[in-house]
Amino acid sequence: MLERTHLTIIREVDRQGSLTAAANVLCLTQSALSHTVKKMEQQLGTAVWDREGRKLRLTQAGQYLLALANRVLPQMEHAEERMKQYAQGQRGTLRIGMECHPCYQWLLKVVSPYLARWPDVDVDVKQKFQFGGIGALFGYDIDILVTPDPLRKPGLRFEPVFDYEQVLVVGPGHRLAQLPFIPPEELADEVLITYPVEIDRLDIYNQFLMPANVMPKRHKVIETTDIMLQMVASGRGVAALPRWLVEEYAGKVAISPVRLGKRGIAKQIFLGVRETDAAIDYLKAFVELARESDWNAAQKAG
Amino acid sequence: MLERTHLTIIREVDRQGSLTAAANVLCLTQSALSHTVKKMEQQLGTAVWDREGRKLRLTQAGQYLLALANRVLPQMEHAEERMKQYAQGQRGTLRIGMECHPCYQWLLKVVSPYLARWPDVDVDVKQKFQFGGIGALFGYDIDILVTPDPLRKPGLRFEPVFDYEQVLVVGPGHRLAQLPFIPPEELADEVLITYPVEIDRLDIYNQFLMPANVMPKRHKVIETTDIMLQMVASGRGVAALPRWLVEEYAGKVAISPVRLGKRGIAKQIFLGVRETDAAIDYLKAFVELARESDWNAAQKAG
DNA sequence: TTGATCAATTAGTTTTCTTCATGGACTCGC
DNA sequence: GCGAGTCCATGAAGAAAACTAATTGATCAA
Repeated sequence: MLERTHLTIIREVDRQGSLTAAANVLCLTQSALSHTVKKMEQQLGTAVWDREGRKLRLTQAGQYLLALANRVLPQMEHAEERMKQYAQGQRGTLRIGMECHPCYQWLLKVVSPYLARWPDVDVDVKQKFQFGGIGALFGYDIDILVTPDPLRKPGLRFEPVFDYEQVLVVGPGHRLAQLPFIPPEELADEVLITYPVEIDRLDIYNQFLMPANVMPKRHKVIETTDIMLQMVASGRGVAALPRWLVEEYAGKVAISPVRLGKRGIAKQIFLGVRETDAAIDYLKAFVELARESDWNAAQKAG
Repeated sequence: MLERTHLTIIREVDRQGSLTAAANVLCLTQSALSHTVKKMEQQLGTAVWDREGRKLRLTQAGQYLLALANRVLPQMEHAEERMKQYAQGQRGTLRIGMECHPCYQWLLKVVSPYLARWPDVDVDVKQKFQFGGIGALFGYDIDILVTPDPLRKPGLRFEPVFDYEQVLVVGPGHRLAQLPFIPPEELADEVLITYPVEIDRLDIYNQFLMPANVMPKRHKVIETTDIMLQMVASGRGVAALPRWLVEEYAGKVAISPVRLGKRGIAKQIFLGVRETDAAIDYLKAFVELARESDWNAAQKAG
């Protein structure tokens, strides 16, 4: 039988590079590991490692098992965490996945009232996914996905929770600041600052520049919103961000929003959950809170 | 530590309804199970079952573990299968998932040359998915998905392998049989026969009838292609199927194809694989075989 | 060549698992 | 309401497994 221990060993040997090192990490003697490994390979009928000199290299079978370990062990580890939480009377951990940078700013505002209302639920936010947000949902790495790209697929349920307008942010006294809206061509002479994301996932490209066949003069990439806005404020370039986010920062940094195109770029944030989980109370509560939050309502009114 | 055994036990107790019955299935004594269960609950710190009288009912924690078991154990079992296959020098099993009825007919034609060319690979076809085809791909229940609905998502790769035209099938001497093409309104007086699938996944509805706001006189649902075509041949109704499929049956059953709308309904079949797997030789070979098969080429030429 | 490092092996010990035997608790039918 | 039949829990003892210590042989780098 393929046991959890076996997968743990395979993963740890891969991480550490040697049996001995793995044994130390796993709090076992090298001998114990060697025995277990031998027995495992006997039972499976296949070698898991090729012994080349004293180096170990995974066989094809071993690689398969490593992949299995990397997707199954995290689930078991998370299950153990949950059991501990159950034991303490806690409800669980809400694992939220984020697929868009500005979503993060929005999320912060929803999370704090949620934490207050659900003291026995922890919140964990993840932003990197091997197989994308959808994959993370299907793979039980997260419980809720915050994304601008929903997906009608069996097994998943997406719900819009927040509407906003994507606008151009410009510095003080910028030549575009006074316009009622900006036509795409105007950006041909500008330096565009964006988050480090593939171009075809940036709305300003695929909904604004690309259709008009315009490219900005230069394209800079910056990780954090704060730095990005300071760059904009200091006249180093322009950026595209949600209007509410710009308005929020407008007090602290000298920036102003301008509509992109005559009609503006309308966006929505969606929450996605697994259908199986849709009934879980603390999960449902999060979606509802997100949808009905006062802040959100005020946003729509304003 | 949460072990594989524990998950197996939880799953089996759930299946059998009692510890004793589960013990028999698992080739253990009732006592052994009872001990293991007790220890497990001690280690986890939570009860997994509520004891109501002598009945067991899963606690919330237990339900969580059962869900975990149901998604993790199949993967481990499949891994063991693969190890056996590796041991025998076999390559592996290609698990193909099907999301559309006529895809199945197409698949049959690709599978047989594939089996001949890859004697050390088994093929397994699945058609029911708890979380849809995409979920099955992400969840490692299948390795290849055959579908008319591709999906650009990180972690997955879709490739078109086959173009065809969806046509209306009518019986001999049917009033519509001689038309060069059929306008949607003509179907208002017809009985439409389809596979048992949600309406919004039927092309004839969402690409043909719905846009014209037409509904058929009646809608019958039939599982199998053969029976469906016999119904059509005997004048009980009309159906929408791939042209190549109709032409293939035309020798055996008295039916004929008619174009749907002036331009016809163009369809494609896609193969989807996990990006991680895209390099696996026998998997890649299947995609290539599917794409380049003589039959497919002949189809395009004709 | 030498010292260091790593995996494999043997033998002995410790821990874990399983069974057997038994008792209490619940259910069903009479 | 009483007994037969089930079902789960438990304690003790034996069987099986996993682990350790010590050692060996191989490989690698200086």
